[in-house]
Amino acid sequence: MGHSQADKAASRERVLRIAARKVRAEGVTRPGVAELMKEAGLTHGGFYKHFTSRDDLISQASAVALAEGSAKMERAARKNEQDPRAGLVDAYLARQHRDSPATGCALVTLGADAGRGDQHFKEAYEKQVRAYLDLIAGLEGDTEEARAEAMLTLSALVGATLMSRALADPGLSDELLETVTGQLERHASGPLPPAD
Amino acid sequence: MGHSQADKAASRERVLRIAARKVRAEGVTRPGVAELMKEAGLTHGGFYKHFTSRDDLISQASAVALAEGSAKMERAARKNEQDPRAGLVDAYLARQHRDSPATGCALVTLGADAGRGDQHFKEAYEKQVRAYLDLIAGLEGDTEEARAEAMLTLSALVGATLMSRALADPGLSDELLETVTGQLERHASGPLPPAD
DNA sequence: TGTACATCAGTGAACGCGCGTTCACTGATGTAC
DNA sequence: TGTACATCAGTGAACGCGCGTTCACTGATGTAC
Repeated sequence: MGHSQADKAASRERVLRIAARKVRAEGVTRPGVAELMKEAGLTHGGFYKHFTSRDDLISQASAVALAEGSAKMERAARKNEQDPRAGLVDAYLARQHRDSPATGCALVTLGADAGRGDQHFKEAYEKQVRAYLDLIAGLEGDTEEARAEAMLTLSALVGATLMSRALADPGLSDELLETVTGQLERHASGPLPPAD
Repeated sequence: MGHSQADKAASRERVLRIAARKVRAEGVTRPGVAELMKEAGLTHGGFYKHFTSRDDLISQASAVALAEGSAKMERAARKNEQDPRAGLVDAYLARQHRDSPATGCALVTLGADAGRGDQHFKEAYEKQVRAYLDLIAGLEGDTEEARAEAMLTLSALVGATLMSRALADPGLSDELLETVTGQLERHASGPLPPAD
């Protein structure tokens, strides 16, 4: 309830984070100013003390959503110390990720919106794509083959997650996630066949 | 300008097709009733002679978009008679497809919307997913391995297309499409390594 | 340390525009005789 | 085959609601002396 400078920064931060979640859950067109402010415990009038327009907020929120989502995934991936790529695949294609788009990777939820978006939006999107590619190619470093593999892997992760959320049959959705996980693990060591 | 029964059916059809394109290009929240009617050469007032509400139209248009897009892709795929799977990969990851979302496969453009949509929407989406899987698994028929491969392939097609449209750097976008094409062709004959 | 004053985060009413929806009307279509 | 009449696709004005934005106001914060 205070009005201090620190409170202002906290309010702004709160609105931005809420918007970042909402944007992933509902797309960039949905969340309204009044609704967002209310969830932040404020009234709509004060909105313009923090952002110049709704577009301004949504633009910033989209960037935050992209950064948050991939940071979270990267953390999950690195829990598997020997093989972050495998860790990423498991975390990305987990049911938990499928079932919580609001806090998940925004490459999936904001892909179509970014495709229709302005240059700024696309740059924020691209930054995350590059981060994922680096993470996946990982220790194999800069070989062309590792990069190519990483592109296939990331594409499959994003596509499988997108579709898994849009299927009516939960069984097919589960199967898709599990199968793609299996396929990607098989190809883990590059296009050459695994020993077993 | 006539008012015959045939004209009515044609008008309805026209509005529906325009909506199907718009929905892919702009998402399900964007296209407005007046705008759609205008593009169909009509005024907005007559809209409710054809549809009970905007939601009704958008719902039908989404189903049409999904059906149209995958029918078009299937046709392109079958031009390669020996190997429809390879034909599909080439057509799907073509720049031409990336650059024309309005007439392309709606698994990409409507994925996020379907994920947030109702059961009906998800069923329409799922139907197309199954059609693609059948097409890709193709002659290899019903082996579990072919089905698994098909899921990986479709996921990669959808994910790569989604991302390729959302990147700021056209070079990276091109590279993504070309690389994933190459990777998928390599894995064409299943998880076992190609001879060369 | 206390007091007077300026600043400004937050409030809530009001505005205005866009858009989905309704409605009275028109005139071509198509049917009844 | 022609004529009178009913139907109904399409028109365009009007309505009403939601929502982004504005604005006058309040009261806590923080600074000047």
